[in-house]
Amino acid sequence: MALSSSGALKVRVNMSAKKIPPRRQRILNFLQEFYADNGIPPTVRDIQRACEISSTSVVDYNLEKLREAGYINRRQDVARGIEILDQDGGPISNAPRVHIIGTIAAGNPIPALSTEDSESSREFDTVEVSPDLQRQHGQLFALRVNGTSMVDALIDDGDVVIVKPVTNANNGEMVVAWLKEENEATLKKFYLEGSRVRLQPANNSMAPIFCPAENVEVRGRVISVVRNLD
Amino acid sequence: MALSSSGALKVRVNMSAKKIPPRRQRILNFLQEFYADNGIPPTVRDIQRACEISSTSVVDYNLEKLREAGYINRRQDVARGIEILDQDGGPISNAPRVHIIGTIAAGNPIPALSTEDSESSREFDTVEVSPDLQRQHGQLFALRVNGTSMVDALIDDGDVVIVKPVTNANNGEMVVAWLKEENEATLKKFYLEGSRVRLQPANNSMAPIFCPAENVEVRGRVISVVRNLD
DNA sequence: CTAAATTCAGAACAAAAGTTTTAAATCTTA
DNA sequence: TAAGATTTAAAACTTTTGTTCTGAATTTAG
Repeated sequence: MALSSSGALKVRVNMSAKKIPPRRQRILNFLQEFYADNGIPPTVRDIQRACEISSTSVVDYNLEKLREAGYINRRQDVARGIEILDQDGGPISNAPRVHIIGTIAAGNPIPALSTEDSESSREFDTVEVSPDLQRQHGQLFALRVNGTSMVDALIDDGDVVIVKPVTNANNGEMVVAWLKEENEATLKKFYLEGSRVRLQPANNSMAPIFCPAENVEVRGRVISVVRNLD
Repeated sequence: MALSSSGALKVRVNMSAKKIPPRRQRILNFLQEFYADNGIPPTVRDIQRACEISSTSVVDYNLEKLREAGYINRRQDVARGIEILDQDGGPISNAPRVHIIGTIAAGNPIPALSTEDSESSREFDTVEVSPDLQRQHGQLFALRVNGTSMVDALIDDGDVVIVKPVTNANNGEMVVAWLKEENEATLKKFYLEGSRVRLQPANNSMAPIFCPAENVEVRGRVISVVRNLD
């Protein structure tokens, strides 16, 4: 059986914590980052180094405060025993997350993707994706589909599409296309035919859109679609 | 912004390893299980205990062999430094996985879900899901959609649906329904109306199916749909 | 069957990492 | 400002945990 790859996962809503001291916040951020990067939690001394703290006891103190506040668990006498919790108190996964940089809807512009992907992480909702996905495609972003204008691509209101940011597409690939003239974003299968572009709905029974190549701007290739019916 | 939950992830194909000694295989299985359960890799002594091995040196020896064979990485002098690799050499995530117990297609029976979900894990392809998803819904299973018979539910050929095994549904929920008379499985929105059931395609522009309640067997509720376009 | 390779055992060692203690510095607040 | 709470510091201690060493048992190959 062939090995297809990747979809996406739990949508996490950004909820910047209230009134947590800056050093403690830095520790918490480091915990998340370190775990996502390495698949294991950091040691007290890892934290000490990374957060430039003078003593392990200070780290211990702040970890204890974080535990009391429900941000983490600590397994007694266990190396790398910190368990990072999400807002519901559940353990966190180390699967990578991509930012949901906005919504895509007929008639609305597509949000620009900021090239600065560094530490400005905590401003977006995110979607969990497979490690392989990110390994294969590198940086990704996601868009939440607003409205039913994409039903011809079998994409419903509320679906989240995971997109690789590219400006060129191969024929047959599903792309995020920007129609300059119409001022409209759409998700369609892309076919370059001479000097014109055919944008074919995934549902082949529906009619394609034809337009001159100059009028089409490819913003990304759709890697995966996720629908939650909860 | 509302918090929707969960989708699914990378499809992993079952590939039972070839010719790896039983004890070593047991260690490897334990590594995966322990990491999935605890979010941290086990220590050498955890392995020793769980696999009933007499000495830590034996564990060390076998871990070294597993490393040579490319199953794991070992971070030197790092507590819990074992990194479990997948078949492509990438690090593995600790997100839970649900079994893809078969395919769903018009005219085909739905595979029965075995109640023995214990250690017979390595017989199915799996899909990564969010920890929250499993926390919220408990045991889940997945079906791969075969054919385009579900396009009216905006579900394409090859999509994977993640399903909670239930026998009763509330109105409006998307269910895996088994039509006894027609001998057919389908994914539709469920509405009980008196003694009959209305099965409504997700795409509301399409006509519903009506049938007597006795003819409809609810097999599960669809939690999430994942499409990979790779 | 014998020799070589592989695997297993037991023990001890050394480094990593969690924890504790005491005290100073800083921030709050009445 | 002064008392109290919070936070930071330094150092030492203990346990956990990775690693190594030597030799025995077992399996494999010729």
